[in-house]
Amino acid sequence: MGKGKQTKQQILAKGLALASETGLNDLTIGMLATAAGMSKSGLFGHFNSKETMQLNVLEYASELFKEHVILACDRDIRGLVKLNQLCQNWLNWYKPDAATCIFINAAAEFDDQPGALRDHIQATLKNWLSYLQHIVTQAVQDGDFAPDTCPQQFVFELYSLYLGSQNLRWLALEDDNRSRFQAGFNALLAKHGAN
Amino acid sequence: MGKGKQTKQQILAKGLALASETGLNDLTIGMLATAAGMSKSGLFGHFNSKETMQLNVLEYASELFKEHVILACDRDIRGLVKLNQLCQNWLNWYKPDAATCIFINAAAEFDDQPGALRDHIQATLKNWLSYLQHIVTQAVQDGDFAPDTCPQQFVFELYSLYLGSQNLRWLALEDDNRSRFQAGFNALLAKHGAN
DNA sequence: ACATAAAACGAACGTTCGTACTTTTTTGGT
DNA sequence: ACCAAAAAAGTACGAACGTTCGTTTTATGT
Repeated sequence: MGKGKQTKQQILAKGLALASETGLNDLTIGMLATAAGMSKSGLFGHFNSKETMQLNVLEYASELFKEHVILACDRDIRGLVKLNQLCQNWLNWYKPDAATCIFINAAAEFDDQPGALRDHIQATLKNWLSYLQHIVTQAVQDGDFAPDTCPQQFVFELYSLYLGSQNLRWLALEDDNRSRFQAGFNALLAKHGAN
Repeated sequence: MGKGKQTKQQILAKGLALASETGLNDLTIGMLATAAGMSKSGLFGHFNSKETMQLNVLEYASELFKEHVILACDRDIRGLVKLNQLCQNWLNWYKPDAATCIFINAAAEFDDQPGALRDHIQATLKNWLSYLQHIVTQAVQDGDFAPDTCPQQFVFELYSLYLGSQNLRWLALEDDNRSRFQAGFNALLAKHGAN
């Protein structure tokens, strides 16, 4: 890997960290350059626009997500077992404490401004939710869940719980919002007859 | 009502409409002035800072919320019946189609930047969730819900469903995300033994 | 109706941001 | 060790923003 790609990776890692705290919109070229220990124009040269810089940060996040959530599951599992592992990984896919999920954050930021960023976020989320629906469908087929389970409604409620855990964190309403998610998740499983 | 207060109300109404589409942060003084049909400095004189302008928009939204959600309920009802009405009003408290709930939106925008705005949003949300918990507690006392119902967990899941309905709207994943909320809400009620 | 205060305006400021252009430094292959 | 290419730095510009100031218009009370 040449020097260029190398520093670019460092930049993206810093960028993801910063964007997870302050949001993707407030990830300014100047501050990212400072955080990366280089000049504004030096960093700019790697992307040639702020938008592609933000896109690259999102793609970098997607790689990490796939690695830590999807590929981190045990091989040859499916259905309910897989769903359990996926959700566990989902909650912990990005470590820093103060960080909120960049996809959720970015979705809220760009849902009303059309463009490449919005399209990318939309596609990423759609893809993830479709994947979850696929796993739930598996679980129904395998008899893990009741036959009348609606995968779309199931994933909607699951996704909602994730949103709740992300959203309530900063509210400091709960000592541990993660356990709230777990309780909701368990109830969701029980409701559909998981053993 | 003097001329000042009058135009100020118009400004705030416009401000809430715009902020519900583009977010409270992107509610610029210049564009709000243009939307209100007046000059930048003329509008500025009403608030003397962008932050208090934003705060006033939030307070205006709070008034509307209280009026359309809380005070719009039938008198002398409580527990499950009241919860039903509250949630119905909650989903429809602000009409415009493309609009997302300003409190949810603002929470996502300001959760990471300390200040008067963040504090206000936090207090507003805390207050609303506490109120919901109070109603749920009533429902348990009245025998509407099973005695082992945890109001905090209940409200967490309810709030999550609301977040889900708001968040999935723009994704265009669902034809009608409102029915997803309804289905989740009904399941939540059934889970706790509502008749 | 007139005087006083409130409301609105227009122009300008300092700052921040993204971007373009030019120059210097560093890298990597021969 | 040299040289072309890549990477980084430095400087500058235009636009947008929040804010200030002085002035002009509009409203209000007597």
